[in-house]
Amino acid sequence: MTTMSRRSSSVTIRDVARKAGVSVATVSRYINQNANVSPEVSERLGLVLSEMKYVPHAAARNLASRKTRVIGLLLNNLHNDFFVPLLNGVEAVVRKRGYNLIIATYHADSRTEMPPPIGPHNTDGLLVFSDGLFDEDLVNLSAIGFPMVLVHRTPPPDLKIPSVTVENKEITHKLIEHLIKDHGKRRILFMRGPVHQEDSIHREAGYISALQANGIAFDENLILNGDYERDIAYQAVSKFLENGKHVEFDAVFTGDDDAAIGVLRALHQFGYQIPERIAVIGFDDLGFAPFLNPPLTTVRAPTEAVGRIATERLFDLLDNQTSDEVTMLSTEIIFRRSCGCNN
Amino acid sequence: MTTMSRRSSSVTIRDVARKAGVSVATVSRYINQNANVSPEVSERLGLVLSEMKYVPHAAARNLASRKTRVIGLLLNNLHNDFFVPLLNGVEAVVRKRGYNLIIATYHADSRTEMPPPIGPHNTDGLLVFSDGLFDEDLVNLSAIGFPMVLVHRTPPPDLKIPSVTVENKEITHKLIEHLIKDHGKRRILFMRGPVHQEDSIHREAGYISALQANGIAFDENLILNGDYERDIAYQAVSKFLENGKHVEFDAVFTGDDDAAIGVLRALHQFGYQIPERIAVIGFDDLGFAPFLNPPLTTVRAPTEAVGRIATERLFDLLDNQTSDEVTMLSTEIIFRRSCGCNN
DNA sequence: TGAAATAATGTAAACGGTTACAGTAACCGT
DNA sequence: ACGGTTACTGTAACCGTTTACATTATTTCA
Repeated sequence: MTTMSRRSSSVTIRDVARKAGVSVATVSRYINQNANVSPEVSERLGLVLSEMKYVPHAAARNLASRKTRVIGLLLNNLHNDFFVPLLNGVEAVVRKRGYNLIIATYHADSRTEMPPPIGPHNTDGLLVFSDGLFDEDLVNLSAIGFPMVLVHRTPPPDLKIPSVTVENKEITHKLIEHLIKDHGKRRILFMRGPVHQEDSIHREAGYISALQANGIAFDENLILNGDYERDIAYQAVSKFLENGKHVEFDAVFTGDDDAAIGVLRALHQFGYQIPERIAVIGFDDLGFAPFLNPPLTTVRAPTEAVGRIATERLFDLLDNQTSDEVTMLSTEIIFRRSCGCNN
Repeated sequence: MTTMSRRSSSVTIRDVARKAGVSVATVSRYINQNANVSPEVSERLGLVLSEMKYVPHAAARNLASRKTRVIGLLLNNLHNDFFVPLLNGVEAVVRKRGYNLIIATYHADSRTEMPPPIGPHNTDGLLVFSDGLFDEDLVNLSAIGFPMVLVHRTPPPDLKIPSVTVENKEITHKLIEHLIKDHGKRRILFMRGPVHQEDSIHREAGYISALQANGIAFDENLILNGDYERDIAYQAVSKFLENGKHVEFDAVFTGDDDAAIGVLRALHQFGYQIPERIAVIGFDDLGFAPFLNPPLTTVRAPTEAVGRIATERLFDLLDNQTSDEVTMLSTEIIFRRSCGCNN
């Protein structure tokens, strides 16, 4: 019969120490392997530990060591298949290092003066995807030297935060030029992502520079907002088409593959032939892209690698304090049927 | 000039208390709103808190209160677009409750006698997806009354763990029967998911019962393993077809839409007409399904709702201790072109 | 051989919150 | 006027680890 008082039912380090006939410090050293423990004691502890099924209490450990062994991934939302490869890359590295991963969303709505749900108080470092955090928050965290890596976003002026992203502008330029030169398209609709999103901005820049380079006037009526979301893209295109007097167009560049799905649905419903009448191209080369109807011409972005590398950078920060500035992974056009090519 | 010793740089509840001229207990009560604090003090604290940008240290809080305010989601892997809607449902509820979400993978490989990365030591409750945890672990956790909800899996015998899943067998029976009766298919390949995965087992049961009900002999040569993964499914079908003497078949039921992508790629590469020569059907109705080539006939599974409901159940457990047994959400066939239907 | 370095262990003070317990002041009903 | 609530606040123990510091035994080597 034991007094339970406030004690939880689980085994503590003191229980282990008592049973093994050593001090708690020795048990701690054995577990963390950060100081010598004699072979005999080690062996004894090994047995006692597995016998008692001891698992260190994370909070106590975190409090004492001022480390959480958790890294956080901050996103604005999870509404895109794009996140599967990203999460995969992140999770693989996090697990390999024996850390845990918290994922959280944070966006304008939740910004009613709530602080971000994850940060120095519950993680050792943060992966910030795109607009997952506001500049102001970045400045604050940066000021206290909190380890962060930006993903698909470059740091605001004056902030030295490592960043991992992909090449957007040049590849988009090439892709649009392909539409113009090889398929004779001249009225190309551009479907933006979220307005301030960096990838979207660079893709738009590539789009515009390709038009200019080919003597085509920029027409702002050919810009739509798709927000990188299937449904929003679908709605946007539908509304555009419903208005019978919409401007003419012969191609659509959707900022990402997920939005491309919505665009395809809308175009199909209105009976347009793709790619004969309207060519469609995307970005990301998500797994389903080769199987869309028609197969989607798109840009292959190494998303899993982005996740992996960003996480490794973050651990570099945790280990060495050294940081590697901006990493831009290269991208590649994948020609399929939806642009008018035949394979 | 302050002595920093082991002190972290962040402001603690004691700093706040001192500045506001009250005790730490009062600050704690104000923050947690779990006891009366006079209006004057409240006002003062409100100011001081925002001025000092105080954020409670999670570990200290967890240690003292024996709550982590974190729930965990345990998966075997993240290799499927299926997880996007699931994560969405889970994350939405978790955030609404002001909790954090840890996601972790745990599978046979990592089982080299490592305990699961998340559990009672760092979460208040667990969502266990499919085979994210072994029966043995379920038994242990269940024995100490640790809050858990199973997702796409029912509890092992004798364990009372709430479970949220979808209807598999009947709907699969109907779907296969549709192939047989409406499209005259008789040699239907079934592509399994992971061998012991419950959905896969029930889908197989539905497949077999439909065959029996229609006087078609079960042929084990028509069973392939796809593991719910695009690439594995692709490899499996390719290898099957490469062997020139493979058994004849006129349809494929892939256990899920993601594997269906791999199947479609393989069939296309070998030049089969879909659905004229080979019909293909999937399961889940992922976002891309209507846009595959051809549009995929599949079963709509309310995956986001599964995530949402499972998480709500888990919070019920944390709140009331009451649990709702097995919840099975209904599913529905979505007829598209890949089975031979025309719309 | 003796001093110094090294190895193995223990003691106890943090870490930053929560909360049981106790105390004081104001209020209430008779 | 007085005992009994009620509202608010403070003191200090406690949550389960890590780790600085102290201690002792053992090895190394001039």
